[in-house]
Amino acid sequence: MSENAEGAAPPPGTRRPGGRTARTRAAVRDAVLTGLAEHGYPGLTVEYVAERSGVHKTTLYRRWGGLEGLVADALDLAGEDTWAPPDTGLLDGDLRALAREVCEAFGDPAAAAAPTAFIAAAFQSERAADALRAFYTERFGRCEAVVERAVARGEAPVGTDAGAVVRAVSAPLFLRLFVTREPVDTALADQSAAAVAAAVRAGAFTPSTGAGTATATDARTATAPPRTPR
Amino acid sequence: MSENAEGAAPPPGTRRPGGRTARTRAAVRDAVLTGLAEHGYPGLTVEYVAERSGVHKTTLYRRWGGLEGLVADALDLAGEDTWAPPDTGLLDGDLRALAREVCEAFGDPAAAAAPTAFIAAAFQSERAADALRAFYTERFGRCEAVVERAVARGEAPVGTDAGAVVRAVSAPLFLRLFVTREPVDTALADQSAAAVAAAVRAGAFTPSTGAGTATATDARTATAPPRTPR
Amino acid sequence: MSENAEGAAPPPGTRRPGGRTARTRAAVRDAVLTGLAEHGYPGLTVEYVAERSGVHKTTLYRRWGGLEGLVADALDLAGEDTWAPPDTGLLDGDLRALAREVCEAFGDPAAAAAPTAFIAAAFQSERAADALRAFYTERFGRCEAVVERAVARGEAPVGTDAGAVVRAVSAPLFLRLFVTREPVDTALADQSAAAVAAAVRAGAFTPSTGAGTATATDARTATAPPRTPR
Amino acid sequence: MSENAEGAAPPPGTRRPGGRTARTRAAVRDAVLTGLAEHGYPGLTVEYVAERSGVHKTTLYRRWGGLEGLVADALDLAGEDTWAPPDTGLLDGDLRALAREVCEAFGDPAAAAAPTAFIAAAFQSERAADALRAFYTERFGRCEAVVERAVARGEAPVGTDAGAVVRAVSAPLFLRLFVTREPVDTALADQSAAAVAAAVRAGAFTPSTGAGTATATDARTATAPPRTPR
DNA sequence: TGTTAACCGAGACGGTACGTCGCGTCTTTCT
DNA sequence: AGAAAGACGCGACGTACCGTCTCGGTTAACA
Repeated sequence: MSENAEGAAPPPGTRRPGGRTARTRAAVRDAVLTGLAEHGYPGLTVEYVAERSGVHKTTLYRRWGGLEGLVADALDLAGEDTWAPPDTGLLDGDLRALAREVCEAFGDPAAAAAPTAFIAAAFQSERAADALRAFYTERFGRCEAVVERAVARGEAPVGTDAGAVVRAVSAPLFLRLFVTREPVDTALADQSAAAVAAAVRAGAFTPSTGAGTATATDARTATAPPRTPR
Repeated sequence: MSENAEGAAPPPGTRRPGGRTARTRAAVRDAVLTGLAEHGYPGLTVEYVAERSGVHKTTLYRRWGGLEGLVADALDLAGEDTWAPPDTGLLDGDLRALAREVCEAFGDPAAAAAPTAFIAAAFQSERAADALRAFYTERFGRCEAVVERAVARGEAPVGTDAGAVVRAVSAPLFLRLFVTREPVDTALADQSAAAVAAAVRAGAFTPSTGAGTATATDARTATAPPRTPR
Repeated sequence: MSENAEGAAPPPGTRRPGGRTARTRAAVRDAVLTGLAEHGYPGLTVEYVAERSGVHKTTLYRRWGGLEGLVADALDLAGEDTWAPPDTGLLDGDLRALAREVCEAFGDPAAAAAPTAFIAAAFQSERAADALRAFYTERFGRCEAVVERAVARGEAPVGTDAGAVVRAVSAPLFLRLFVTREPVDTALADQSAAAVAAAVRAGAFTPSTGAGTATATDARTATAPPRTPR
Repeated sequence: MSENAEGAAPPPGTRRPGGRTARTRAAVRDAVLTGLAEHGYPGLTVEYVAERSGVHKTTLYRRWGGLEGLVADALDLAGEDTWAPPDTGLLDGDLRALAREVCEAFGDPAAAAAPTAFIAAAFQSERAADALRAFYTERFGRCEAVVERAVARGEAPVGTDAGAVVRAVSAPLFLRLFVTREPVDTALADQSAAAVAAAVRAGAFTPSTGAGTATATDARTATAPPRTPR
C-alpha cells in the first residue's frame, strides 16, 4: 500500500538493510515509543526522536518521511508480540478477563501512555490510522479464539460473530476512556463482559438468526440448538 | 489592589458581558466550530480563529487562554441544543434509532468533522476533556429516558442501569470510529442495539442481581417479565 | 507648536489644578523618576508608572500624552533645584570642582541612572530632547558665574565665552561617558579642567580676539594680562 | 554530544562561513544600516531587518541573538573603513579639520542618522556599548597621529596625551549634539580646536608636568623648547 | 445648594513586535 | 552514494506593552 512502484526511487534504507541500518531502526523505534510514553503524540517531536536515538533529523525525514511514518513504524513493532487471549474454560470468564485486561492496561497511567498516544496519533495522521487499524484487527483477531472455543464448547450459538463479540466487550471501556472520558473500573469491565455474554447466549450476535428482532423467547430458543443435539 | 475578592484570577470578559463582548463571543465560537470542521483540532490555530472571527489574537488569549479554552467554550455551546432521544414505543426500536443516529452523524464526513475534532481535542487538552465529559454525560443523560420508558413499559427489569445501557449501544460504533478505525454501517448499529436489548432483557444491566456472574440460567430467571406469559 | 489653539479642547488637568490633581502629579513624577532609575528609559513603561503611582493608565495618556510627556515633565521637575556652582576663589579650582562633580555624579551607577536615562530619552523623543536642552541650558547658565567671577578677578580675559568654557570642561567627560563609553576618573576631570583653564588664560575663548587662528605667539600675548609682569 | 570542544556556545554561522552564509551576512548588515538611518535605533525592529534583508526573522535570532547583536555587528562593519585624519602640516589646522569633520558629519541629518543611532543603541545594549567603545577607541587612535606629528614638528610638547587631545577637540561638539541638544556649527568647531591647541601648547595635556596645577608661567615654559631653535 | 461638566478609575480591545519552537528542506562535508 | 552536520525558510506560538475606547463614578466649580 505504501510501497513504491518498481522504477520509482527506492526508499533509502531499503537496499542496505544490514548493519548500521538495522541498529538505527531499532534505536529509532525505541525513541519513538519512549517519546510517546513521555509526552504523548502531540508532544512528540522529530527532534526529540533524533536526539534520543542518536540518528540525525535529516535521516529520519529521509527514511521515515516525518513523524507520521515514525509513529506508524513504531505501531507495527508494537503489534509484534506474543500476547494471547485468556482461556478460563468459560465464555463468561474469558470475556471478563478480556475486559479486565483492557481496564488494567489503561488504568495505569504509565502503561496507558503509549497506547493512548497511538490512538491520539490516528486522529492526526492517516498513516497512523492505518497502522492502528491493522494493529487492532490483528489483536481482535487473536481474541476471537475465545468465542470460537465457546462455540466449540456449546456455550455460544454456531455462527456467532466473534469479531463483533470481542469488540463489544471492550467497547464500553474504550468509550469511557477516550470519548466520554469517564473513569473505568473492574466492575464496569465485569458488567460489560456479562452483558455481552448474555447477548451471545441470546443469539444476538448470530447474524443468520433474525437477531435484530429477537425476543426473549427467541433468544432462549436460539441458545438451545447448539446444545440440544438430538 | 486590583485583586478580586475570591482570590481566583477573574477571567476577562466575565464582569462586563454586555455589548461588544457578547458579539465577540459568538463570532469566536462560530470561528472555532468552522475551523474545527475544516481542519480538525490539530489543524486549528489561534491565528485562524482570530482572522476568521475578526477578534484579535491577543484578545483570544486574554479571554480564553488559548486554543484549549476556545475549544472547551465551543463544546459548551455545542451541548446547548434541544436534541431528544427517539421514542418508538419499543426498547429495541429506540436503541436501534439511537445507534443509527450515531452511525449517521459520523458517517457523513462533513458532519463528523466537528465532533471528531472535539474528541481529538480531548487527547491534547485537559480542559477539552472535561468539556467533553460534561457534554457526553449530559447527552447520555437525555438518552436514559429511553431505558426508563422501557422499564415503565415492563420491557426492561426494574433497576436496569440506564447509563450503562445507552453507552453500550453506541460504544461499538465509537470503538470502530475512533479506536480500531474500521468502517461502520447501519447493520452494525442494528447489531449493537439488538445485542444490548437482549442483554437488558437478560437482566445483565441490573446490578442488584449478581449480573457479573450470571449464568445462562440465572439470566433467564432474572428476566422474569418475558417469562410471565405461559 | 503642540499648543492647542483657542477653541480646541484644553488639555485636561489644566483647568482644575487643585486637590487631587496636584497630588496625582507629584506621585506620577516620582514614579517616573523611580522607574527611570530602575529600568532606564527603554525599560520604562506607561504601565509601570500607572501601577507605581496609583494613577490609571488612561489618565496618564489623557494628561501627559504618553511616555514622552511623562519624561519631559519629570525632567522639568529635575531642573527645579537649588544647585549652585562651586566657588573656590580661583578659576582653576572652580573648573576642577565642576569637572569632579560631573565625574562623581555619573560615577555612582545608582546616582547616574536617572540622568543617563534622560539623555537616553532625548534620543527617542523630541519632547525629551527639548526638555533636556532646557535643563542643560539653565544648568550651564548657572555655571557661567564661575567664569564671570574669574573675569572679575582678572583671571580670565574680558569677553571670555563663559558658556563655551563651562561646556568645554565637562565635555570630555560626557564624551567618554556616553559616546566612547570609556571610564572616567578624577584625574581626567582634573586634566580637562586644567586644559580649559589654560585655554581660557590663552584667550582661546575670547571671540573678539582672532582666537581661531591664534598662533603660539598670539596665544602668549593673549595670555599676557594676568602675567604681563614686565 | 553536540557540544563544541571549547565549551562555549558556538555561534551559528561561524563554522561554515561559506556560500549562502556569507551572502546572508552582507544583506543583513546593509539592512541594519538602512533601518538605523531610516528609523533610528528605537525604531529599528528585527522584523524590519528580516523583511528588508530577505533573511528570516528566526535566522536573525539564531545567528545574531537579536537586535543587539545585529547592531553590534553592523558597527563592527562601520569601523572597517580607510578613513585617515587630516594632515595640514599644522596642529591648529589638523585639529580644526578634525572638529569640522565631526561638525559636518552630524550636521547633515541624513548622514548623522546612522552614527546617532549607534550612540543611542549603546544606551540600551551592553553589546552595542562595547562595539561603540571599540569603534571610537580605534577611530581616535587613528587621530592621534595628528598630535604625534605635531610633537615631531615641535608644535606640541613631548609627552602630550594624544588621546586626551583628540577627544577634547570633538567633545564639546558631541556634548551639544547628544547631551545638551544645542546646535553646532563650524565656528564652534573652530573654537574648540583653537582652545585645545592653546591648551596643548600650554602643556596642559602633558601629564609629566604637573599639568593639574600648571600656572601660566609653567605653560609658557613648557611651550618654549619647541620654539627655541630660531 | 444643587447641577453639571470635567476628570478619574476600571476594563476590554485592536494592534505591533517580541523572542521561541518545531517542522521540513537544503547545502556542505565527511567517509 | 548515503549519512552526518548544520543553516535556513517558514508558520505558529504565547506575551508585553502600546494607545484607544466605553462605561460608570466622583468631585470640584458654578449657577
